[in-house]
Amino acid sequence: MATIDDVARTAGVSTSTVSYVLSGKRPISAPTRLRVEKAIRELGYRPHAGARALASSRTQVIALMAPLRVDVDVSVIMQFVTGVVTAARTYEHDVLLLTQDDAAGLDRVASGSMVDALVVMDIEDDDPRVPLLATLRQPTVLIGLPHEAAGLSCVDLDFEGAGRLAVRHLSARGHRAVGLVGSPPAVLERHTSYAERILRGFRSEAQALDVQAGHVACESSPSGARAAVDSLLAAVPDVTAVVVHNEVALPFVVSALHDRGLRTPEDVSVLAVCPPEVAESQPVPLSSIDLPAHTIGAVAVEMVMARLDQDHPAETRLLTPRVVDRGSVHDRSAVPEPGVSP
Amino acid sequence: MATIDDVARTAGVSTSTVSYVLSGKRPISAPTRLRVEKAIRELGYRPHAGARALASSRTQVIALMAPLRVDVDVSVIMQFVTGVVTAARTYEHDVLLLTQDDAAGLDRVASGSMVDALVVMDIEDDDPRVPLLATLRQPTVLIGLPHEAAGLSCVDLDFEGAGRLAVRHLSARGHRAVGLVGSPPAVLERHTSYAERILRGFRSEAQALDVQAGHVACESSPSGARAAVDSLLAAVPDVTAVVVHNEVALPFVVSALHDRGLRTPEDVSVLAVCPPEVAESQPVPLSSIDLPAHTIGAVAVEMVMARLDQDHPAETRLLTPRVVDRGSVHDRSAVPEPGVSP
DNA sequence: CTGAAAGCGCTAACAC
DNA sequence: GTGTTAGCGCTTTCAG
Repeated sequence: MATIDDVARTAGVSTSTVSYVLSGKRPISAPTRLRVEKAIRELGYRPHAGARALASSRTQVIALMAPLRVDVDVSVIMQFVTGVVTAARTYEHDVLLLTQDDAAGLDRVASGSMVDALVVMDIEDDDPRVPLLATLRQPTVLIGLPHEAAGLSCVDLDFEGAGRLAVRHLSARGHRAVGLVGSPPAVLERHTSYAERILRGFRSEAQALDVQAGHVACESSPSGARAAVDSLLAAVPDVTAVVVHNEVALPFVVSALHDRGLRTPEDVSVLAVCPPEVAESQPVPLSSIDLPAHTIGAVAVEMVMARLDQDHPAETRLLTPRVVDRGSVHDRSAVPEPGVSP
Repeated sequence: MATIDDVARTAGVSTSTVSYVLSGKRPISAPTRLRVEKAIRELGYRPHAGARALASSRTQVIALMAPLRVDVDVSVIMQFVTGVVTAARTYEHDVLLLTQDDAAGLDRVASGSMVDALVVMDIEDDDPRVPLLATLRQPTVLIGLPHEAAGLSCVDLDFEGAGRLAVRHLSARGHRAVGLVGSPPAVLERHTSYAERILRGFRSEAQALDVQAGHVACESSPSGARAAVDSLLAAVPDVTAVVVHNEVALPFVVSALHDRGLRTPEDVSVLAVCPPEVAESQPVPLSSIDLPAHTIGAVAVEMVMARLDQDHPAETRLLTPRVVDRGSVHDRSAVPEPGVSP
């Protein structure tokens, strides 16, 4: 492998000159720049990442911890991941992927100076990784919202707002009894923040608008979906709309409703909370509150880069939810009294 | 951050001694080892990855290129990815994730000495990345089977064997007319090797066993699945079993069959080719030829590490396919003549 | 069993 | 606008 000295020699300049044409950190005359670039091309020169990291304290790598928990839809995780990777490349960074959910991995890559910054997914309300992250010298952004962010940046969809928006959207279309089919019990038990936040928003807005609201957890499986539907129908017999925040169970919830003789959207409306791709690719496309996973990943990178390059202060960014109509929410407001469907 | 010299100083030894207790590359007396370890603990010392890479030419990182192509089921990709990441940790390595499918990314991380080795997924028959990879000084293993491996290691499920096994399995159970619902046209068009290999095995075994065989490509969508089922039924009206090698379309193929009045498995048997998790989590579990994606990822890492540590020669490993019965293949061999179902 | 010291390849003062 | 050079923090001969 050619080194920077080889390049300098064949270009007839000093090593620093080569370094500076590479970094652009000082002006170089056109002729020398050209000679250097030619030498680089001829020798197929690539700076040695380790040497560069050692000298500059910059690795051009960020860590991404993407725990592949059961019950969390992998396609959603993948969206976050690609969002992060794509955005990172934009900032000349690569991504080191950690899939095991432990503080040790974060500590290893950060303390060992393998990365310039960290992005951590699937944050729980009281997440054991947060205190560690707060001690690192590299900036971190959390995807999710812990109870105590300890000075770290956070980014996520505003799930509480999404819960409210869902109820408001349905209420405005004449629905007076709505259900939320949510995350699996395991997700709730570990107090993953989004599950609790959407529920809070859902309930508070239902109360405010005097809408009857039921919530059921839902295992991410066909049988789990059937059970959830049954228990929701038992709890809220008059339910006319159901919000589903569970990508894996989503298709099964819809088919479970059908199996019980409830058509979508004539008998019961369905509003999903999921990435647009998921809502579109259902057997019948579903209206949804989009979870812009790819975007969130990209924003996480932007935030972390802003902290690195301009030591921008920490902040929390909650993306505003919006409803995308794909026809699975029925407008009942034309029907004055809940009556017999045609 | 504490450096190795800090550790040496507080332990009262030389830097090389610290280095050697860390690497274990030469014997250290118990007392000094203990003193050094204590110092390391007290200072919270972590070797600087860049410095180590510079001095040792080892980064303890491997690159994984996992192109997230449309039409390829993300959950399967994720299985490969976690297989690779988990196995890599076993060898004290981390994983740098590349998601964009280009030779440039591979060249960047390899020529820049960011990684010790590379694992490349989703190899096409005539893959443009292969010639580049062959020139790198880092060992590479391909997940998939290109036409010309150029001296690189390869690992994959034996898809040709899987195609044969599928036909043999169905034939042994009395099926004389079988279909293969395969990858999307786009996958076939880019000559992704597994799609062609399974088809070759499927056809050759059908011919050998005198079984009528039809093949249709299948877009990864509900409508694509319906279209594929229709065209298969048109081509092979008497079909009694269908092999599905398309994780995304799988549930829709099954429901399309049902919509056409064909029950599983009484009227038409279904044999999937997919990871066990996918086959199990269908609305009704499906018998399958397991695609051990996690294992393949892990084997890829083992192979690449063997080349690194023991410069083991390149080789190609094809994992033997096997059928896992989950009840979706009907045994017709008891029925002497194809007759009316009860 | 342990130490001294020469790099590894690059960046960034500091000179001119 | 360009060159010289002192590190960055580690590994690994070479000595003892």
